[in-house]
Amino acid sequence: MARPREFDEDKVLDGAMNVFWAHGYEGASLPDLLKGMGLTRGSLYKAYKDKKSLFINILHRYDEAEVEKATQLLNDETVKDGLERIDKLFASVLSAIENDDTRGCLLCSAAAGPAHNDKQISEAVHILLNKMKSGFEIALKHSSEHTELSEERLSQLADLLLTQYVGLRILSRSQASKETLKRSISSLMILLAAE
Amino acid sequence: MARPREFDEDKVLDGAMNVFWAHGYEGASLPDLLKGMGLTRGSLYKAYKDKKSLFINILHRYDEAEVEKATQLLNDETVKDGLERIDKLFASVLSAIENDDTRGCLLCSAAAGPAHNDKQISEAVHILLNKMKSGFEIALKHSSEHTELSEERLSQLADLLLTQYVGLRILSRSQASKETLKRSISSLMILLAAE
DNA sequence: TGTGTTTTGTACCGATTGGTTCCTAATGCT
DNA sequence: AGCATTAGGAACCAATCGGTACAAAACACA
Repeated sequence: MARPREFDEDKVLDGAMNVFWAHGYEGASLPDLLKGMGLTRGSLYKAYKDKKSLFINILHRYDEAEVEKATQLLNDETVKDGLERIDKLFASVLSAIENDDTRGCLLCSAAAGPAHNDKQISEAVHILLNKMKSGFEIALKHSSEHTELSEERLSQLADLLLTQYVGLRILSRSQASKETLKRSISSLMILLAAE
Repeated sequence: MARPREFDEDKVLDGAMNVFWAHGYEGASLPDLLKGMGLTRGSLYKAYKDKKSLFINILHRYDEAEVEKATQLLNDETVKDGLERIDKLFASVLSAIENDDTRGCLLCSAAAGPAHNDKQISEAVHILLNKMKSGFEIALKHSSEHTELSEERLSQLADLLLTQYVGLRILSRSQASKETLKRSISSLMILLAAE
């Protein structure tokens, strides 16, 4: 009934995600986004309203892509021991920076940045953080060492793991050394196994 | 030999610290800073070169004020048990948000933000993060439960505590619930005591 | 082949960004 | 008193910010 869109929405949104991931919310300028998405201003504002709406859109996309990957790791039934799943997740954080990917985590950067001022962003962020927490809880439930834990204690441990995850990814982005992150992760896994 | 400064440097720098603390580095605009410091542009640029130099200056001030407070807590010989010192530090993080201070930590926000792009800031940040780590190490050395630990293990644990500290303060700033932070801290202290 | 509808691209917008210029005011020293 | 030196303050700067207006282009349908 009218002119169809010329762009591939998946590619365009992936482009936006990469720009936000690399530069953060405030750090990503419109020209940055337009270049990364391969769009012009008219198309962007017609399709995605404004920068903030686009970002919240991208947060959902980051959920479907990255957060989902993480929680699937934590839910992976083919790995019997939940502790091993958690180990794998943290190992993936480590391997990112070993491949010189110091972008950290879009979600964690959003928590550190715009979530402080913007209620909408803060809410979207905490939905995803809670998803991560739930993933940790499920993994803990499948840990042979932690079968007897109360719900309360489980929730505590999951929040610890979440905090640790955020801390690691912020430190990654700050150009902390791999050794620091390695030590932090080893330490956590040892404490957790000994519990 | 010339006209003396009219402003109280301590007050002016405290003003700048508060603005950066509340808004972050990029989020703090020149007008914000000028208002918070009670200066005009001419004075600011004459005295502190530019925004980035001022920020690095303020990072040092944050060191002398806040980081120092934290490490003194961790070094406080009047508290015999090092674990108790660590507990006190994390309790202070908690009490901040219980007083509705969600500014988090200037240092941690700098790690999450400008440290990613700017080498100078990143270096200043990591000096302070290392100072925090050293504080944790010293406290651990004074923990009756951890006297027999190797240097390697000590360093691991200190990095874990550092990561936890960063994670907590980022979550604080993101408007996470007090309960989440409480659970995370409890969990860590239990694991640490059981070690 | 119109005609209506939507996308696209560009020119443009006011506001704000960090930073500079330059004149005046205020001091210490001789 | 006069001079050198520095602080203070306002006007000004180009560049960039996110966002809008609007005309041209491309399609679906009749």
